[in-house]
Amino acid sequence: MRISQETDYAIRVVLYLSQLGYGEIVGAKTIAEHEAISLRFLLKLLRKLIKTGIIHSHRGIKGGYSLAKPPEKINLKEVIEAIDGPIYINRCLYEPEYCNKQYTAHCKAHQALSNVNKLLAAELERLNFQSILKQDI
Amino acid sequence: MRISQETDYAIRVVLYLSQLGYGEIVGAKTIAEHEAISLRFLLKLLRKLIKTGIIHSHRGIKGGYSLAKPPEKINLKEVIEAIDGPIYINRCLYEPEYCNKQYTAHCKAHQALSNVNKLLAAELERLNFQSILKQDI
DNA sequence: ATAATACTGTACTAAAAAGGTATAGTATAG
DNA sequence: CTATACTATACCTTTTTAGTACAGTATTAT
Repeated sequence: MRISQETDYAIRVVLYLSQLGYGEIVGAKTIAEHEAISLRFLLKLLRKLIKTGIIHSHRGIKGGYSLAKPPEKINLKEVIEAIDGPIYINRCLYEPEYCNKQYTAHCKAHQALSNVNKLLAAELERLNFQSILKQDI
Repeated sequence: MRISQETDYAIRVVLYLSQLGYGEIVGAKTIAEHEAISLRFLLKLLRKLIKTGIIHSHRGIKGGYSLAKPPEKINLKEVIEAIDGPIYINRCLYEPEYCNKQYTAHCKAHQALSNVNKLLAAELERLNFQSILKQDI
């Protein structure tokens, strides 16, 4: 019941880009150093964020990465899903063939988990990077 | 961000025992057949539920397993934690040495995730097996 | 008593997923 | 037209998860 290391990296990368501000371009090397992430691994991760429209890339000298939209328009759910795929706490909720009893829809356990899943997804969607930046800790 | 197959089994086992009723004893073989779980794997899983006080075991002929308390006193959180350990969506929340930036407490990303974690844990704790049984689907 | 049954405990193996690395290639600024 | 920095695919290693094997112990019926 946890996010992967890669997803954790992704959240921190988006948070870093949010701190720099919408539109600011920064190279992968700088991000890797600042967030203590292996460069190669980071590059792969960044491409997932590009594919889902969270960041933009800029090639050539002075190239790098920047947010594709303002921090308040980016929420935790989309960043997590960009890396890990859809949020579903129980595999059966998404891939019914994984249910060894083949009756997901009628299973009270799965029904209860489905409700928890909805609550979790809604909360992650509610949290945007502007509010995460602004929170005082 | 998902529960393991083993945890899914555990939830269904507790649900099955809840259906039979508090105190009812049933053998591992029967449970395995009813829930389509490998017997050996089930036996191992059942021992985790015993250790955490969710079920009781009875040895010898006519032995088996039964709920250690009424269904309304057993919640989803404790069953999940019996198998997977403490609920924490981000490893850093529980094992700070896993944070490659070594500043969990000051990290806004982790702070936000910590709040999500609390919400999730509270919801899982709220859901007991009596209510799961009674829900109409 | 004792045999059959059903749970206990540890150790092992296989498969899948996660994390990380390597290499060859492409677009762009200067 | 070259250095830079992103792109794409493929590979490898480690960790986790799922499942299996086997020797042992407690209990009940006979």
